[in-house]
Amino acid sequence: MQDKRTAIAIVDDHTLFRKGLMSLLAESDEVEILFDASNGLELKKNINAENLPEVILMDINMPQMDGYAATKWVTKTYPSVKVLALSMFDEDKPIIEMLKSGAGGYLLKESKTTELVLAIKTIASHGFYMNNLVSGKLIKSLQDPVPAKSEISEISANELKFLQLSCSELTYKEIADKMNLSPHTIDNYREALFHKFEIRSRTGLVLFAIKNDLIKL
Amino acid sequence: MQDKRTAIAIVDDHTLFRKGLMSLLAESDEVEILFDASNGLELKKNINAENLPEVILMDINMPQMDGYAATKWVTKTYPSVKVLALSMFDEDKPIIEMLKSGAGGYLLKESKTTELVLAIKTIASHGFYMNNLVSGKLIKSLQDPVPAKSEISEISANELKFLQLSCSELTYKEIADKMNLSPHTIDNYREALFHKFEIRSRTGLVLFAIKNDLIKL
DNA sequence: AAACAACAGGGTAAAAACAGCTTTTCTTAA
DNA sequence: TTAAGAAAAGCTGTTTTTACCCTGTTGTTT
Repeated sequence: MQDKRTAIAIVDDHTLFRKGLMSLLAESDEVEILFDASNGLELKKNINAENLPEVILMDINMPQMDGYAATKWVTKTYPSVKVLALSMFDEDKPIIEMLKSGAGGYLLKESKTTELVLAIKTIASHGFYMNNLVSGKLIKSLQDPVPAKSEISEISANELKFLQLSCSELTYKEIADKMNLSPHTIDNYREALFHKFEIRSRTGLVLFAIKNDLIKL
Repeated sequence: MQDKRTAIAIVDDHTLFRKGLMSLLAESDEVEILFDASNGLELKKNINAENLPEVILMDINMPQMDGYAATKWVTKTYPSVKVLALSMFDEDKPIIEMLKSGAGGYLLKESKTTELVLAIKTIASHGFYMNNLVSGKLIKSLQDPVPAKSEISEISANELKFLQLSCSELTYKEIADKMNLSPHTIDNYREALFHKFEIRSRTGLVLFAIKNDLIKL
């Protein structure tokens, strides 16, 4: 396992983190950093089929092209490249989403250096890195067979706009004015959303929008 | 300015970031890292009056004792120590809060290494480091003379419970039942909150609770 | 005794929730 | 090209909930 360094790339929008990690890993003789990028788009530009990294350390929240999209793209375009997600969040959603997107492992930024190096080596040789975080969420996602919950994508453009305007102290009548629509049409949107997402009140509408990140506070 | 290295400490709960930053700054001959800590509590343990850092790089979100509390404590206990806030967020609230807590500057984690070193040197010699982020927010906070907004602490225990229950699809009548009170009493709470915080609808109540972190999603 | 806060009541008008039905507009497939 | 169907927009109602007003009781503080 010690015959050569593992070639990696780092994708993270926080320059200080990225450069810090590069400096840290440069000290190790286990890995070799080919390049770094501040988001998925930059990764697409910098990655080179002639000199592919074995493992990419991938952040999730990034401008322009985030970790989910970047992981999907890279695992599809270069199937030999493994992705190790590196994030601050230990919540279910990002972990499961990153694994679904094609990541072979998930590590928290609060991990120790030794664990990071171990994860890189493991993922390079076996294709995945299993830790408590990942195995726990995997089991959970198996037990919880994706509630078949109505998808947010089932919302039309107008319904979305209505939903966003509902998260204010405007009355439905005022919302109708703002959207240049009849109050009755607004009422149709309201009912459609109520049925689709099992909501019974305007308060429920607001809560739904917030939980699904459909509005910004 | 080159007669000696600037002594610093790093406080951040993400080990990989912290260690990475240490490795990065170790390459520079401008700074010397005395110690690091993963949160405010650890900082309190590790800091030593005999060998104080000149500048502390301080994260905001940390377990046990966050950046606000840690900055307040350290600037009060050791007035000679300067704090440079280091965060991912470029929003108003954390910036202004950290400056109020005693930080002499605020830098984003997406900054470049050179800017970090410059900020450390500047804050060590002048006590503060001014960049567009900081100056802009400072001006804004001056123009916006803290809206004299009614304090959240003016909420009674029952009003708070009512407010939290309002963030659901329960009707006021059902909330009254849950709290073993008359619907009229609930109506009094509602009116009191409406007047105190200039709210005109139940939706406003929900939005207020969320913005002020009075409920957990 | 006055002032205050918490609780409780009646009444009213507006807004929200719910139901059922018609018209317009846009696909799409015969 | 048009007939059929679906989706979006619109309308008429009714009931329930919310928002707002003012009054009154009780118990505590000053």
